[in-house]
Amino acid sequence: MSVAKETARKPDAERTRADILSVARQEFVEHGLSGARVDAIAERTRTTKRMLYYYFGSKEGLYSAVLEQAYADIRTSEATLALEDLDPLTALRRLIEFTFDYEDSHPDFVRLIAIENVHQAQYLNRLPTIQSVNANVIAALDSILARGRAEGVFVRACSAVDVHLMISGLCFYRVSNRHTFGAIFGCDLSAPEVRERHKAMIVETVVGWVIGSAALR
Amino acid sequence: MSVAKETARKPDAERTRADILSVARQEFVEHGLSGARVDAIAERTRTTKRMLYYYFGSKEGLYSAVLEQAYADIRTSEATLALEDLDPLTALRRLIEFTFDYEDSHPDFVRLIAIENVHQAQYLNRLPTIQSVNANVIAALDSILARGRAEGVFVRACSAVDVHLMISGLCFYRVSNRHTFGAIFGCDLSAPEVRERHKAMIVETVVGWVIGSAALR
DNA sequence: GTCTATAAAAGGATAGAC
DNA sequence: GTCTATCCTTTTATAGAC
Repeated sequence: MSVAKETARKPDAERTRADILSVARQEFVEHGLSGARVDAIAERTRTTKRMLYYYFGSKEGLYSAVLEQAYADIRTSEATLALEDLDPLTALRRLIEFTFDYEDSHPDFVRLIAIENVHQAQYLNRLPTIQSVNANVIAALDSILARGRAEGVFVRACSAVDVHLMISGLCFYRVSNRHTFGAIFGCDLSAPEVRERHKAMIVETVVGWVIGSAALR
Repeated sequence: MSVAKETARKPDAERTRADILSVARQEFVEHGLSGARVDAIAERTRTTKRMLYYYFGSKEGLYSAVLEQAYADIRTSEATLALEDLDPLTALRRLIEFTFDYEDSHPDFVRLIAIENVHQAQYLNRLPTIQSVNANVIAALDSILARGRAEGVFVRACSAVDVHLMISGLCFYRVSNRHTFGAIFGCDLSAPEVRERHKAMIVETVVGWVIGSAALR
């Protein structure tokens, strides 16, 4: 019986932590760092405010943990891509589609990054592991571009970081700014039919640029 | 003497309002809506906190006024473009360059829009004039696209709103997300040489897509 | 590890004189 | 229209029992 108790209790610490993180993420995403209320977070967890401070030290500590996990999550997803096995053009398309789908289906992630930018990335900059996290994306993209150029499929001379900037910009903006864009132009960027059209549009735009058709120059 | 006093005093109300708005804009941009402090704003104006409430009613009222003026400012700038006098290709290029330059040189505007999106555009939606403001951009772009297609310069079938989305996405993101992007990839998106390269890149990307070279299909 | 109660400070808003 | 002083609520954070 005591064994059952032990095994039942052990993972509780980790589960409590995960529970707090999940609720905190919602609150931060909805109200921003300053707008988020510690009491509101505590109320919606299984535990109390005291525990929240016990685990994370401060509101900022909790926010940083949320931020760190958000990046860990996207890294995990990206790891499932097997781009090396594909020809360059298909690999590029797949990478763009992945970015589009991930940001479209994780608006919370997008909003969190937007919030962190309001704070000039000061919390992200204090996370020690953050640079290595996203090095993989650039390395993968760099490899695709190199192979594509070697095969003569891609003509454009461009850096992986610049291509990534374009992909991110196009995919991120329509999620991050859908509220003001919708308010101003009276359209709903989250509608399914719009999503598919934009997905195709973004893929074609970026691929077209990287290919660098002679007709454009 | 009383006349001098009168004439010196008359514009003060307007100047005080403008002074408060300017300081408030800085504070909101720097700390977000919830993070901004009314006391901090009042301290940096020529006047007092009481006046701030006298003119704008509440913190939210002040924020809304800041938002409204930001859109009024960009509308004023856009009005100086004479796109109708140019051939479609040149007009499109000029519109893209304008958007790029405006957002690059007005990071405060970009951050304010990002903040408003965190709040799901709820304050923007309450501004009655906001829809008409940006109708002009779409109308101008629509005209360019129609003329381009009539002349056979543009082949791509696409809506003005979609093209605007692409332009905005590319121009906005590199300003709004420069902090997290820089933190993750160790680069400075605000550097002058990077700016010029990206400007050319964005123009060519969008123009290339709108032209819709047969080689891509 | 967890709960109740509370300290300590900040911040939005206003009263009331001039 | 403008200033000083201040109210009152909210909010972060912690003390101390169990």
